[in-house]
Order: sequence, then structure tokens, then C-alpha cells
Amino acid sequence: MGVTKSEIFSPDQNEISSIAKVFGHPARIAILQYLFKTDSCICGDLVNEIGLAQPTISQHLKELKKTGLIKGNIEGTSVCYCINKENWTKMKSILHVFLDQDLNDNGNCC
Amino acid sequence: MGVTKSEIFSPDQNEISSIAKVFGHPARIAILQYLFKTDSCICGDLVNEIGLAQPTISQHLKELKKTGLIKGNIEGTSVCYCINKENWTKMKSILHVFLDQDLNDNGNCC
DNA sequence: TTATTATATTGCAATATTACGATTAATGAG
DNA sequence: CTCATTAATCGTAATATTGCAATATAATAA
Repeated sequence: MGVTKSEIFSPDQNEISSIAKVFGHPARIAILQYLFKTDSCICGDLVNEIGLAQPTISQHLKELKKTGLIKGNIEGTSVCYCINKENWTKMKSILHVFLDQDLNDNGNCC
Repeated sequence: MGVTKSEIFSPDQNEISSIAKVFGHPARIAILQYLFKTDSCICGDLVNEIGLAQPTISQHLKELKKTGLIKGNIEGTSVCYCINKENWTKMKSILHVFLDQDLNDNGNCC
């Protein structure tokens, strides 16, 4: 029914998956890469860079902000977005712990 | 309209996001953690472990298999699933490259 | 003030995802 | 062969996501 049954999973599992979910769209990857690449923070250049409509970009930015991966500062009529370093590091390490877990490789397996 | 415009993104961006997408559901995280934890490979124990119906688990396994994160071997009436180590390592490093990228922190930013 | 520019929000259409009951397919047991 | 067991597939309902046009909001410029 389109609804994820979050209640039956551990906080850990829900946290990992919800972080991963934000990374699960190419537009959001593109936005993040752009924010990493550009030395100055970015505003609506993203709309030009990425080929999506302004409301669509705005929506993706909202997702990224909600998760805490980026933050935005209002500068005049435009908004300056950038990576939220602290949170990025935090989420990165959560994913790392999951990705780097060891496999007991005792050959019982396929 | 529910359709991701993959054409406008780089292969890199599409690859990263599609790997992340698979990790974007707690059931799939739970399945993968279980496969890591158990020394012997697992079949339908997953249905008992995780509180989802058999067809639902089967669907998630299919996703994981499609991406190459796991593989399954038929053993009698049951199926033995396990982590596909090579692919896991490959995808892990793709995500690592993305997550570990450097930020030019020149204070231009918010 | 009015106009302009930049971004957010709303509303909606199209598609995707999640979940499960019912069914099917495949194997092994008797 | 028939029955039980296990897992995949089908069909479908409910909800989520993606994308955009239209509109609203906010700040600056003239």
C-alpha cells in the first residue's frame, strides 16, 4: 500500500534507510555534487545547471534541508545553499558503519 | 510525474542514486544486516525475522538481487541467499567516493 | 509605490513503491 | 502419483514520489 511499515524496524534500520533514501535521486546527487564543487555557495544556479524546473529543484532542496544535509541562507532576493558539514559527517559515518560491516566468511555460503 | 528524468543526469549520478535507492528501505537494510550476521546463508527465515508477508520479502529480495547486492542459490525447496561480496565491495566504494569527497572550505559559505 | 527578480508553495497528473492475498511453480516426502 | 513445503509471481489497493504550471511571497530596484 505504498506505506513503509517503519514500526517493525529498529531505529538504526530506519535511520540508515532514510539517509540512503535522500541520496536515492540523481537530482539530489547532482545538487550535492554541485555544492561540493563550487567554492562559493549556490542559489538558483542549480536550476540552470540541472535541467529541471524551478519548483522541482526547490522541492529537492527542501528534502535535502529537511534531512539536514544542506543549509540555506537568505541573501537578498536569493538563497545561498551549502553543505551542512557537521551533519554530512554524521550521516556519512552512519552509512560507513553499515557499508563496512564485516562478513563472517566461513564458506557456508552460496 | 513520478518518473525520474534519468536522461538529464550523468551516468555517475544515476549510478550513485540507484545504489542508494536500494538501501532506502528499512526492510532491505534488515535483510542485508541479517545476511551479514548469520554465518550460514538464509532462506525463508527472513519472513519470520522481519515482520512482513512472504511476497513482500520476496519482492525486496528481488530488488536486492537485481542490483547485485545479494545472490541466491536454490537448495532443495528453499533458497539460500547471501551477500554478493564482489558487488558489495564495488558499490560500497562508489558510495564512499561520493560520501568522502572534499569540501573546499574557504569560508565563502553560510 | 510599482516593477523586477528569486524562491517557495500549491495543486495536480503521471508514475513508482510498498504490501499482501491468491495463485503458481518447483522440489522433496510419503 | 499425491501431498506438503517453500518461494516466486500476479493482481490489486493504498500511498509516495516526481515534475511542473500557476501562484504566492519576499526582497531589492527604480
